[in-house]
Amino acid sequence: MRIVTWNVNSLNARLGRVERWLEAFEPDVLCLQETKLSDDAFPAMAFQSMGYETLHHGEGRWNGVAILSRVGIEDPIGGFGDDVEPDTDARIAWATCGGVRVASCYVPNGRSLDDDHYQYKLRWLDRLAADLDGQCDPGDDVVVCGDYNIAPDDRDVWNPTKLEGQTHVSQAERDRLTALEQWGLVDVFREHHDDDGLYSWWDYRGGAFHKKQGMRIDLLMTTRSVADEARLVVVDRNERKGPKDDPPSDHAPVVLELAR
DNA sequence: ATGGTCGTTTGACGA
Repeated sequence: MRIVTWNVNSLNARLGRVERWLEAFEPDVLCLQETKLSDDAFPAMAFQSMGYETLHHGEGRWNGVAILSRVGIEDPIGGFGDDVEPDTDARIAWATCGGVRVASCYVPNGRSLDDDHYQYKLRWLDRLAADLDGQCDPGDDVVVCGDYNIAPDDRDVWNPTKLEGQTHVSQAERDRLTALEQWGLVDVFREHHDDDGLYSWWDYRGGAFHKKQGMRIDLLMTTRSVADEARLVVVDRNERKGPKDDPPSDHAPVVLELAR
């Protein structure tokens, strides 16, 4: 079973690439972030014809998350599953796919540490932890994946010194990630790779990809039972390449293959 | 060299 997370930075702009990628890699579950579509505009038929059921939660111009599954979609939720007032942004969707409770998350960017958006990011992560605890047990098969906009440690950024005092690497954000780990989630990519320099996102500007200047901010956080079944966890960095007339997302897909 | 590019859009703004 293959479960994948990919921030596509507009599904309209990326649909051809996503379809070709699905053909080539045949994931069972594909979690998308930043579709930038309303639910009406989501191309459900295109994916259905390839054998995928879909769940999309979007608002239009910004954000938007989706789950594509060829192993079923049960108990779908667009947004948080708690009964608190709806989030202002479309940043999370839940579904059970082939017995695994899956969340596709687009964590707020934060912009800068003195920005209100950073406080929203921290609150959002607290709400994610509470929502997870409300729906799931650490003994369940759970994958909370997506664009976390957090680099878990200094191995996950190309220049830790340069990024000091910025969002994505601050202690408060990393503490939120630690809280998820204390609940029972595992950064499954890190269980399989110790090296630094293994990124999932590279800025479009300044040739960052070719200079190997990126961050690992797209994470598959799984419960122990799922992590123990992991055969392979890889970033498909080839997908970050491409010509100007068929441009890549600034994020690459992160693939988890389970022995089931 | 202190910017640099995309995608939303047609003027900035977000990442």
